Amino acid sequence: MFSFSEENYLKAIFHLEKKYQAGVSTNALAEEMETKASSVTDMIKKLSEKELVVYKKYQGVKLSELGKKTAIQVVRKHRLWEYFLVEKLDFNWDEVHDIAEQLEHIKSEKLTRELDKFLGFPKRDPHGDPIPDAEGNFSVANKMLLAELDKEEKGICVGVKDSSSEFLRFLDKNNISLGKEIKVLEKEAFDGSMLIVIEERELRISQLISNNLYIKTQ
Amino acid sequence: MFSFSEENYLKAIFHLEKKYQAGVSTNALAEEMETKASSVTDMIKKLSEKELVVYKKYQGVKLSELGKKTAIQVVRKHRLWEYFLVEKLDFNWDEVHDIAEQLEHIKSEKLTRELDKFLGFPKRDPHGDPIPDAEGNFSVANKMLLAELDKEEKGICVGVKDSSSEFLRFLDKNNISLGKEIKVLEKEAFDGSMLIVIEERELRISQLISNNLYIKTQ
DNA sequence: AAATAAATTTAGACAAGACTAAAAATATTG
DNA sequence: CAATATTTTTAGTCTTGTCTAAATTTATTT
Repeated sequence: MFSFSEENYLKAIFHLEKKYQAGVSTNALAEEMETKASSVTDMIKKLSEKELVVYKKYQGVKLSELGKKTAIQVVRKHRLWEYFLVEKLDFNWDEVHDIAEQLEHIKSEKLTRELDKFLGFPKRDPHGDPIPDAEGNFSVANKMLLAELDKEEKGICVGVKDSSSEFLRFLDKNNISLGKEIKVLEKEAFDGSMLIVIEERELRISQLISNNLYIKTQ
Repeated sequence: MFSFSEENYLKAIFHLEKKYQAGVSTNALAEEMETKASSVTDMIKKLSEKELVVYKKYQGVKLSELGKKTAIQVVRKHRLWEYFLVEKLDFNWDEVHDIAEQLEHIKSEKLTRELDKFLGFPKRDPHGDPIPDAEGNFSVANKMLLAELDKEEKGICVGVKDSSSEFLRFLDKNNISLGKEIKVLEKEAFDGSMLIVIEERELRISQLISNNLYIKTQ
């Protein structure tokens, strides 16, 4: 079994890998964990010795298969508990994160399975994030608005919110269609516009557009 | 807020105080916590500095008001979670202890209150032990058979299981009646008989007797 | 009441996980 | 491509909670 701290690092790396496929940097991890880079280096070494991550000095870190499996179980528990708190205990969806941060470390496979069953095997947590099953499989995609993506994140175009012919015509004209991968290069805080890359072409789109385009991640 | 370890020590002292009203010895605590006496001394000093316990060297330890309040909240959470696991997640009553040992340390007053409400404010956990309310009050007594008491424990006589006139006549003859305090001095493993003290008189009773006399503790 | 036994505390060490300050490696820039 | 800046790692320290071994205090015997 792994410590709370180890599990938190694995979870953080899991989330950051979406943004940094090439490897998660020490500094990025330090910021995510709200700790110092030297502490991160220390912990990465320990995780590396336990074969939870693949690590080469100065080259960033990636999860091993075991590390990924472990991280997904923590994410699963976190999201199941959030669902429990909102659906059964009448919490608001914005109050549950800190409590789920504690509950996600409870060690009992049977508890997780029984909780999942009790909740009716929910597919998404109260924030809309997908809940993996006991085998670690995400049965639903992490569908979200393009506007919600951060810089450097990417996803596959899966639908539109505004289905007016004007909007669809705009998409057509710019060669944006279902199934294509979109990566966010820059986000302009001032007006919410973003610079994206689709099929190797760069394109700047307004917030009105990104707010009406569904993409899936993971 | 207190650490898991601190909370576990407080809980152990709380339980041992029933047996050792004069003060819980270092060795008794070490045995209960499955650790070494020197570790116990170290921790007691820390708890004493935080005014959770009253401690004089070589004299054993007692909970302060704050310590008792904290210990009762941990016991409350432990028993509520046990109830949840058995009643909602279909665990057997003998499987829940280890998981409740983890869940009892989750820090959120609101969670505890909402869980209590969700469960319908249960008064006893699956083992029959009373669950204190949010203010730390035990609304039901810890009723049990005299035979279940350990050496040095005591309780108040509150009822009989066998209500035959033969049994009642026996009790009458030995001056055992409702409301009187009974303390166990010795228990004989061989035949289950015990030496008790009631109104300053010592009395040896067979297991047949102790198995039919209800007492309450706390 | 002195001698022995048992319980308790002290002293010093260790592992986990974090920190600061300094050194080393990598990136960036003129 | 050398100089500077940034990132990352190392070295040494600290806290929490634990341990062993030794010293001290209290309890029990003869």
